[in-house]
Amino acid sequence: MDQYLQILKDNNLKVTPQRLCILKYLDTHHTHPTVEEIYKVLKKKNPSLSKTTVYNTLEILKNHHIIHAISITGHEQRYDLRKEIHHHFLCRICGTIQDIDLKCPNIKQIQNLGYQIEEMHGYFKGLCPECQKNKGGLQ
Amino acid sequence: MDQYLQILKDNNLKVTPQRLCILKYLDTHHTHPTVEEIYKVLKKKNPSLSKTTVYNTLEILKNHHIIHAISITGHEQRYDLRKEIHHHFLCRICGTIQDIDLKCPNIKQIQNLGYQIEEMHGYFKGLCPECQKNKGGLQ
DNA sequence: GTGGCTGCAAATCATTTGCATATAC
DNA sequence: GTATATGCAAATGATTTGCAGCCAC
Repeated sequence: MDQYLQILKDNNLKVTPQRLCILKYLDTHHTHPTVEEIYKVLKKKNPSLSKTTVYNTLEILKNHHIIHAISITGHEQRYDLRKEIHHHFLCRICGTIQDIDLKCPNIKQIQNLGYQIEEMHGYFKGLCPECQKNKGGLQ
Repeated sequence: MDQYLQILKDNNLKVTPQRLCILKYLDTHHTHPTVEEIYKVLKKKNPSLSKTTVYNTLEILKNHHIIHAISITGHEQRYDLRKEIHHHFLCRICGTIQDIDLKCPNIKQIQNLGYQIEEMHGYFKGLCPECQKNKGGLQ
């Protein structure tokens, strides 16, 4: 838990049990959870937790660039603690969101046009390798 | 208007004045409008138009791959008629969404991992060339 | 001690649903 | 004539807001 405490202190954020457990949850569950998922799971151990606090905490962590929001599904935000730049794949069958490591060498082209890029999201949708395999087996 | 009629007929869709004017609007306004924007503008000339019809029509056009939905802002869908694969840039200052032409030669890498890509969205956020220029002038 | 955090309830906003009427073909 | 589209109102679901009390520092 010390590592999460340190993250908060390094960012001059007050340390509260809610913030610690939300940070821990994101660090140990790389499933790109929704607010609802985080809330439901953490409420079990911490029954007084409110959804507002989950929203507030995620907003603050996002503003301090500790976490990132992704909007790949189009109807809800999902959250991600991983630091390195990466992209995401949403599987149409199993619904999981998987990290995609991909570098695009042509980004410079759009910077040369005068665009100053502060955020970059690559969203891919289709069939993940696992579901692709299973589908093949049925044919 | 014949071109829009043709698009509907080619897709075995019934031709209604609502569908024609929504198609025309998307074809002549490349601003990636929201449902609200489309509804507000078209309701002026067609007062009986309902927002439900705008939603229904956009859904059907999307399912027939005549238009695409983009979710770059994270809190609403926006629509786009352009056919060629392209990406989008959202400017933090002026709020416009601009088309980005960019090819990533490394896509094959993730296909080689077994991902079957059916959709691909590149969302960039930051300052567009215009706002970047204006910002420079103030310094 | 105090300002910021938490948690509840109510409000908001985009989108969806149910259904009666109207219209394309 | 019939199946489908339209348009209204109500429902839903994610997120935001207002505010009173609590807690970290």
